[in-house]
Amino acid sequence: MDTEDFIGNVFDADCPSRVLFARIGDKWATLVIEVLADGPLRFSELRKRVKVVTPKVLTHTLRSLERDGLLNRTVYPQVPSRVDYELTPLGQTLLPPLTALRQWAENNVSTMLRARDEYDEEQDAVTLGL
Amino acid sequence: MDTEDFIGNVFDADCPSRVLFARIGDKWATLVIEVLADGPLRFSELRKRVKVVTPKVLTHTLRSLERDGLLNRTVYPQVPSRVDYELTPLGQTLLPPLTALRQWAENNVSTMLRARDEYDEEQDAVTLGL
DNA sequence: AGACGATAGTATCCATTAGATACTTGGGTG
DNA sequence: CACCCAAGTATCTAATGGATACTATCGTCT
Repeated sequence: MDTEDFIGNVFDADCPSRVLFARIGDKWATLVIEVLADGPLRFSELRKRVKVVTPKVLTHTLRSLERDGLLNRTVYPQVPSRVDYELTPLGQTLLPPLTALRQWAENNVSTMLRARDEYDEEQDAVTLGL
Repeated sequence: MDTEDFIGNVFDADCPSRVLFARIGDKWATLVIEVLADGPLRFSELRKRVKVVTPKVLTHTLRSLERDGLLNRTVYPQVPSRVDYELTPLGQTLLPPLTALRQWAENNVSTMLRARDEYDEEQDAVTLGL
């Protein structure tokens, strides 16, 4: 199999790698995983730390991460009720690559934002007919 | 500043790191960047390799990546027209962390999909009242 | 006993984004 | 003159995200 085929497979709609990019394409999922890096948190704590996410969307994100075996949901039958979310071993293995991405962000996002400003200024100039 | 504050900042809605997660939260953006790793491609080639993306969505993805300074768009005034897209140096620096993620996917997605199947079976059992 | 409070969600409605499909533009070729 | 390609744009609909309000449970307070 040559390089062309390999690339073709990796970016094919059926390729398993696509699953991962769909997974991190869930805007909140990556943030939830990173915020759980240091240990379990309950629902209300997650809401406080991952700002600003509505309960509906957070619930959906947590359920789908649970479904994919990346975190566990534990209900303690007490009042007021308490539910803990914590990374599974599989979920923890996602942390190093996500941390690498976050470090990239810390190093380069300002450059990216500057590029964005310049681009927008150019577009404004074009729109004004200059 | 203690750990709490640090975590609070990183996951704050105003934190620049959030920009990156919004960026890779664009489902197609990561795929486009990786597919451009080996050199420039024209629009129609991108469509073929990143399956299956509609032209509207691909155009939007490319424009926003250009805006963020991650790739350059070059128009060659010939017929039929030709437009090349290629990563900028900044865009290239994103490749190592993205490749790390893709390797994670290649190693772990099958485990994730298995967890997903099991979860769905459990849910079916619950729904059927077992 | 009845109101109140905390936690972990649902429910509802609206806005934004993604996707499918068809159309456009422009010049070269038969 | 009709047709072709490449690189999009336009239009309409489906899916997703977000704001806001509501519910369920049970213990505590008055």
